[in-house]
Order: sequence, then C-alpha cells, then structure tokens
Amino acid sequence: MAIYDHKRIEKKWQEKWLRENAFQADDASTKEKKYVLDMYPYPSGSGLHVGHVEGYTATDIYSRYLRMKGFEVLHPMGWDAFGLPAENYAIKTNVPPAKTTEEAIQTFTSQINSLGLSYDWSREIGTHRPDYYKWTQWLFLLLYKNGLAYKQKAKVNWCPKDQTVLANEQVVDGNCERCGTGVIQKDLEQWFFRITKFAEELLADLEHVNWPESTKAAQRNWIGKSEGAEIDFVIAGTDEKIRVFTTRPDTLYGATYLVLAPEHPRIDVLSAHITNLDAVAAYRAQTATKTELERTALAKEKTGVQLEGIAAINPATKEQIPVFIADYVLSQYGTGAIMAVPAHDERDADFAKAFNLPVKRVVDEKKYFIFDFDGVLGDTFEAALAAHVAMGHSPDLEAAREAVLKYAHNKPRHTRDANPSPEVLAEERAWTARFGTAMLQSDWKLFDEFIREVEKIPNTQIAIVSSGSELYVKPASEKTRLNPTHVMAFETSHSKEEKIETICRDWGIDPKQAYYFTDSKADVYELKGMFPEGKLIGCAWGFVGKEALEEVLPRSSVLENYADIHTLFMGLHTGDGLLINSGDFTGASSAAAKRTITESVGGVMKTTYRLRDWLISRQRYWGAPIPMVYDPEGNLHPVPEEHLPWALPTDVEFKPTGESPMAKSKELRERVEKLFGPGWTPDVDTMDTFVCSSWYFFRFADPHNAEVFADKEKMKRWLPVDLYVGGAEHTVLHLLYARFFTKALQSLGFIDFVEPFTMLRHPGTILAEDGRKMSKSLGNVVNPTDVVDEYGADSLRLYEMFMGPLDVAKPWNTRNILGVRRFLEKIIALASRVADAEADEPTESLMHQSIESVTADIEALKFNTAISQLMIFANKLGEYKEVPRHAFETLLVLLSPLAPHLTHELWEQTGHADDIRLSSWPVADQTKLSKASVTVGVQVNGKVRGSVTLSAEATQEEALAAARAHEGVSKWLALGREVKAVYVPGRIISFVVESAV
RNA sequence: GCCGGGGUGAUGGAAUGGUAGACAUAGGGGACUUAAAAUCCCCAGAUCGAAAGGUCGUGUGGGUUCGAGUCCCACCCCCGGCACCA
Repeated sequence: MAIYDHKRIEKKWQEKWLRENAFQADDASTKEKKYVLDMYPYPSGSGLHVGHVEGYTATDIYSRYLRMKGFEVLHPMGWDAFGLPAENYAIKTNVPPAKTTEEAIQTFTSQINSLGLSYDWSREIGTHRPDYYKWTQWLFLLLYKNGLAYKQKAKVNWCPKDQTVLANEQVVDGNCERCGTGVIQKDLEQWFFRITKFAEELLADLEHVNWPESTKAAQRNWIGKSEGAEIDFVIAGTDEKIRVFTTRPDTLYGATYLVLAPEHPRIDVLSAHITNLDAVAAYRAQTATKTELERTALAKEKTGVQLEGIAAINPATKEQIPVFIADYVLSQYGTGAIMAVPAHDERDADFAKAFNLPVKRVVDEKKYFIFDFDGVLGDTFEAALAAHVAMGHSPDLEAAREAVLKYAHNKPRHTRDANPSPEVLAEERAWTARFGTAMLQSDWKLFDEFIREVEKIPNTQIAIVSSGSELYVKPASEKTRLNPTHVMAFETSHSKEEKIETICRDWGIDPKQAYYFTDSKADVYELKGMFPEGKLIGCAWGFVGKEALEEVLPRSSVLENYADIHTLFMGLHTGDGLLINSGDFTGASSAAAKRTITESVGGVMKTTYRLRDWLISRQRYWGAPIPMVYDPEGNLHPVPEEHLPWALPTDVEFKPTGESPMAKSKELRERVEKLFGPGWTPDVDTMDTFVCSSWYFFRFADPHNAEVFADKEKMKRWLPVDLYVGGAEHTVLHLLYARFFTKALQSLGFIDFVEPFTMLRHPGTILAEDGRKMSKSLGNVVNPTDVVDEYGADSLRLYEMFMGPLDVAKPWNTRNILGVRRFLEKIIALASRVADAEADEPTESLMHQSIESVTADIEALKFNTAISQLMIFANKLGEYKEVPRHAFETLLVLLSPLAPHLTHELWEQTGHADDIRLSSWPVADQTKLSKASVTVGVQVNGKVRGSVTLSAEATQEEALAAARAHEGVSKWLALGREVKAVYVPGRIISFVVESAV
C-alpha cells in the first residue's frame, strides 16, 4: 500500500493554492454571493490553539462546499490586533506592541496556512494598522457628529490592576473580565456610545436571526427590558417631586415608603428640609467607596438612612410616608428612586423588616382551598342534610352549611390531647367503630372556628369535601360562588380524583391551582401526582401527627396549628393577583390595574432597559486613539477628517500610571499644537478594542478603500454575513456591539440591512483529555501544530469535526485521531484499486444516499455525521477488489471540503487535469436513492419480535403476510386474537393482539 | 430566583414518532507473522439461559400512541446567561 506522506502532499497543495490566489473572492462575479466569516483572532504570542482550528475548519468546509455548489464565496481573515496582552508584554520587556503583534501575525498566518484553510488573503486586515484604524476613528467621528458618541462625567468601573476603565460588559461578578481584579467605582469624564438608543431594535430584531437560542437569550437578558410606570410623589410641604419607576404600579396603595439611591440628585435640593444631614452625608460617603461587588452581590443586609424632616405623599392613599436613601437602589436604573411595597417585593420586605416599617397587603392571588377531612363531616353532613330535607327545606348550600355547623356544635367535643384520658379514648373508639372513620380524632371543637379563620384569607374560595352522602350540593348561584364556603358531600364510592375534578370543574380551574388540605397520610400518597409541590397541605392537628405528615410532605407544607394557615397564606406575595385594600381598584386584577392606577395618579407607562451606554474610553496605549482635541478653553473639537489616521504616537513609556501613556507623548502634543495652535491639547485615551472589532466585517467587503470605510455597492454585494462562527464568550460583548454599529450605520443611511450576521454558531469548547479546560498552568494544552506534524492537517480537520456536534463542549482524545487517519489511509488504499468497474445496485444506492445526506449535513454544519456517512460509503467500496471509478470519484468529491489536501492529491493521481476544488458538487439521483428491497422490523404489542425483508414496493397485504409467516412473529400472534395490523412502508410492521386469557 | 441548553453503552457520539446504540475509539476472540506493529475477519447495552430465546434498558415518575430517546405533564441533576434592575 502507498505510504501516506501527509507532509509532502499538504505542503504541495498549500503552496499551489497560495500561488494561484485560489480563494480570492471576485467582486465582479455574477454568481450568487455567500459571506462566510470567522471571528477574527487576537494574534497572541502563544499562537493558534485547537479551539481556533475547530471554528476555522467548520467555516472552511462550508466555504469550499459552497464554491463547489456554484457560489462566489467571501471567506476572509484578519487580526483583532489591538489590546492589553501586547501592551502588558511591552510593560515587562519594553518591546513595542507593534513589533510583537506583527510577529504573532506571522506565526498565525503560517499556522493557518498549514491547515489548508481557504482564506482570501488579498483582503487581510489588521485593526492596529493605520489604514484600518483611520476608519475606526472616522466611524467614531461619524457617531459623534450624529449624537451617538458623547463625553460625560459618570461613575465608571475602574480596574486598579489594568489601570483603565471598563465597560459594564467587561465586569464579571464585580471583577475585571481580563485580570480578575475587583473593580472599583470612579467618577471620571469618559466617552460613551449611545447604544441605549437602539435598545428596542437590538431586542426586537433578535427574532429574525438564525442564532443559537442561548445567545439570543443572553442578549435579551443583557438588554433587560422591563415595562412599568413612572409616578411622581410630592414631598409634603414643598413643590418638590420624586419620580419613581416601578413595574408594579398596581401595588401603589401598598407603597409605605420611598427609597432613593444615595447618589440621587434631589437630595441636594431637599437638603434645606432634611434634619439629619450629617447622617445622610456619612451614608452617601460610605456608599461611594464601595465596589460594585460589595454593593450588589455581597450585600444581602439592607442598609440605609431615613431623610428626616421630610415625607412624601402617596398619590393614591394621600398618606404621608417616610423617605430613605439606601444603596440597594441603583442610581443608574430607572429614575434612581423607588416606591417600596414591602408586602409584595422581597427587597422592600427585607428593608422594612430591618427598619421596622409598616407592611400593607394590596394584592392577593385567587386561592382555591379544598378541605377533605373525611371523617369530620361525613355522616354528620348526611344526617344534618337529611334532617333538613325531611323538615321540608330545599337542599341549598347556605341551609346545608348552617345545618352542618349546628350539628357540629352540638356534638360532644374533644380537645386534641397527646395523652387522652381513658374516657375520651373509649368514646373516640366508640365513634370510630360506629362510623368507620377516625372522625373524633380530629379537633371537633374548633372546626367551625377554623373555617371562619380560613375565610379571613382574602380572595379565597373554599370547598369542604365529605364522604358518605349520595348528594352533591353544587354552588347554587353566583351569590354562593362569591361566598367562599362550598360544602359538598359525595358517595363514599367516589374516588378522591373524582371529587376533586368535580369541584374544580365547577370552579373552572385546573386542580393544580387548588390547595388541598388533608389530615390523612394516605391522601398525600394518593394525590401527590395531582398537586404540585406546596399545593398539598397536611393538617397535623387531626389523627395523623406532624412527624408522619413530614415524612411525605415538605416541612413548610405541614400545619401544626390551624393558625399556621395565616403564616402560609398571608406572607410575602410577589406575584400577580387580585387587588385588596386599594380603594376603588379593590377587586381588579393586578394586570388590569397597572394602567388604571398609573393614570389615576397622573403617572405614565414607561419602558426601561437594563442596558447602559457603552463606555469606550481606555486609559491605555495599544488601541485606536480617540480623534478629539481640546482648545485652550477646554472645549472639545473633532480632529478633521483630513488628519486621519490620527496616528498612535510611538514616543511613549508603557508603565501604567492611571493615565493614558499617550499623555506623556511629546510627539502627540507637538502635533496638536502644530495643527491647531498653541494651548490645544489632545484627548489621550484610546478606544476599547471592541470598537475596532465591531465593524471589521464591513471592511472585508472593501478592505483597501482609501476614500471610505467600505464602498456602498461592495457592502451591498457581500453583506450581511451569511454564516458567522466564533466563541460563545462573545455573546454579549462583541455581538451586541457589532449589532449596534450595524443599526447605527443603517440609521445613517450607509447600509440597508439591520442585522449583520444572518446565521451564527458557536463551536463548543475543546477540553483537555482529562476533561478539564486546557490551560498552560495545567500543562494539558494540545498544540495544533504538533498534531499537523504528526498526523497531517487533513487528519486534524477531520478529527475535530468528527468529535461531535460543532456547538457542544467535548474532550480531546488523541487515540481518536488515529481513527480518522486510518480512514484517510483506507481512501488511499481504495485509490490504488480504482478500476473501470461497475458498481452494483446496493453500492449505487448507497452512493446516492451518501450524496444526499452529506449535502444535508454540511448545509446544517453537522460534520460529524457527514464524516460517518463517508466512512460507511468508503467501507462499502472497500469490499471491492476493483473499486468502481465513478463511485470512488464521488467519494473524493464529497470528502474534498473536509480533507482538501489528500483529495486533491488523489484526484490528480487518478488522472484529472483540473483541481478537485473546481468540480461541481454532485446531485443525488432520486430514483436511485431507494433500494429494491427493505428490511423492516415486526412488532407485536409494541415489542420487536423479528424482521422481514420485503420488496420496496410491497403492499400492506404482502408485508403483513410475510410477517405472519415469520416464525418468530407467528408464535406471538398465536397467543391471542389479532385486533390491529399496520404496515408503515419501509419502516415497521405492527400487530396488536388481544390476549386469549 | 428568572431565562436558555442538556442528561443515551467503557468513551466520543447516531437516531423525519417506526428494529435504540449508526460511525468511531478503547476492549475481547481469530487470521497473517519467528515475534511485534500494521492490516484483515468476527464479537461486543445489562441480565437470565447450554442454545433457541426471554426480560429489562435513553436522568425519575406519570400520560398520549399500534409504537416514545423523540410528543405532553410533573420532578431531579448538570452546564451557560442574568440577578438588590424596583
């Protein structure tokens, strides 16, 4: 067998492709376009890793496939070259970042080429190169001129280690995303991009893109839309108003105090009225020093200070309520002030508890209670009702209830006692014997009182279920529906489920919405499936003790005393429901009352977003300089376009000082004075590197244009990106910013589409062989270059694609590379046996099936199954001594996007003048897809009992006859009477027999 | 807590509601070889059985269906995002 010399083959073809500019995208081509893009890499000193290879291989396969399908494909590569690692390296070694960056780019380029990736290198860009960042700066000025970039003093995130400000998106759990240092808050004047202007579009347009659901969800979370109302609270005795934002205006009647963020500007205005200014100032100072983390995640204890001397007026109740400042209210969100409703908000409840503030319930859910104390009412009710009817009254609810309770009052009463006296025990036994139930074990004496207590719970509808009667008393009228008590008796033969279903049908609810109270452990067992957690409530004052009920129910669902029911149902309720204690709005649903209550107090409905403007200034060197200058009076001026690129000076010290290294550049200062006049000074910050990387996909359409960031017609030709592949770590940062740039450019008329990336996929992380993350410190990193050396690029590509679905995390396994390498060797072996032979019918059929499924799999980026299909096809061809040429060549073409080098080589060896990449993609012949015969399974009563081989055209009769004749099947059919038989052509034969027993 | 995505052999993973475990890796047996590697052939979910064959089996419990990994309901666990956001 021929030796697989991957080094020679791969080098040969890689050089040929580069020499021929084989993958250059033609702007002028009349073919339909596809734009296939990788998230361009940061050219780090450590070179390419296996994760890069995964995504790049996927887009490469897709691009090569699309070219063979007849598309003109734009598949470019470039460098996200600005950023901290190069600068930090410069701080350590004093080697300029420009130098290390270009060196790293060299390494990346040769590594990428060694993988046979089909990039259009004529379009290569680097964000650190002046001909690129000129346009980054131009875009900054464009946004500035259109009010989308502004400079403002604000409380910003500051990383003390990296000595720079950070965007909100770059703060993870209160720490710097890059270095993990705790982020502190600083008041600084900084540049922002007005991304919030597009919040609604950024949210709504997610509907239209083919992106992973998780990524869309993460963006929705980040944008954080919430709909509510803004309502003004007047400060008593002044004209001052505090405006609050709330999503629950329906709870306005329950607002018992206001809380302002400590930074709230109105505090200064109100200070004349505040009598405890010292305490207020102290609290504000204390808040200011806290890190974001201390103030949010870590701070679970509520702190705050009352603004003494002032009170706000609740516009609904007209009551005067106290005003506080507390750091649990954030100044940046909403209006920086809230109305606190401790009865219906967890945080307000915590604060109210800490400061002993009044709690007023204004919302309750509609509650449905079913009490089933079988023995309690059973015969009692029947007896009472029978007596009642006998006296000539109709069996209506009220009368029945009265009768029942009267009867209950007249019963001998027993207080539940842990050690009942012998007399009591004897009496109970007597009753138990007589009625066959444990009725007297329940606390009879208090039963009616208990029901009266329950009735105090608002919005409650109650059913008391009893057994032992043939009668079922329905709620007679709307009137009785409003009266919660609903007494029912059922025949003993009715099952629990039937009783509950009957009641719930009357109420028009799902049993899962009802609470079921029982004193029986057996009921709990029986009804667990019918009621969700927390809806089944044990009453431990009856026959069954608390311990016994706690064996089958969560502790919180077992009541020891009937008064516990208040704790259970009168506590914090944060959901929707029906209003109570709310003046004219009492009885309305909270959903409906949101608008009506807001309007009644002159508030406005308002939508708020969690998204904040994008802070883009960085006090660092290795980035695109912000092209702004200050006149001697300190006014801002944009650098005129003719001076772009606004060059990054090179006479700088890299040591971080908390100020941009550019501040000390003599060259920059002199340049500004020379261009603008004495006393003029530059803005010395650079832009967040995410600015550079948020528009690069436009530049690839027209990378060398010196007149404009990209020609309109060329953008029209190539954009939007049809497939974008890159790491899931960019779900909110890069992808959100890129969408913002797209929307900004669209709103300014530069482009006519609203979403930059039509389809997006994230390759899953490749873990180390030990299942952990690859990391230098763990020493478990796999270097793709080593793998290419040992097994070849085709093997590496194939292996990474064969590992599993593209988008899931999966561990590396060196042994498995050998598997795909063997597969390629098998292909070489097949090539050596190619002959002008005919393929037989099954092979022909398999070939067309393979075309069909490999095509579909590549379209869906399911490369793992595409490869397995090719293995099946190759294994089939391996059965031939003389491999049919046509079938083999089809296999090569199908394999060529995945393993380009070897397929090119073998294609040439088998006598083709043109490269295989120029072949057209095969089309399956539909008539040859199906085989002449099919093997289908036979089921009897759902179990597979055998299989039969049939002609593909077999009718149901023929199929069933064949199955009945099958020995393994017939013996099962003989066990009973055949009642049903189904043949699903090509799939299954299914019999149902009824047992003869 | 809220929002997303998952849970299938020893392992990576297949499976338009139709014979669960394709394809591959590791493993077992055999052929070739002085031997080993490579290659080729066979076996391979668990369990009972000498075998034929039976039973069980896709996180758990229910349901729909002739038939459920797949659909519905509830629950458990893992991963990712958001979170004092009013």
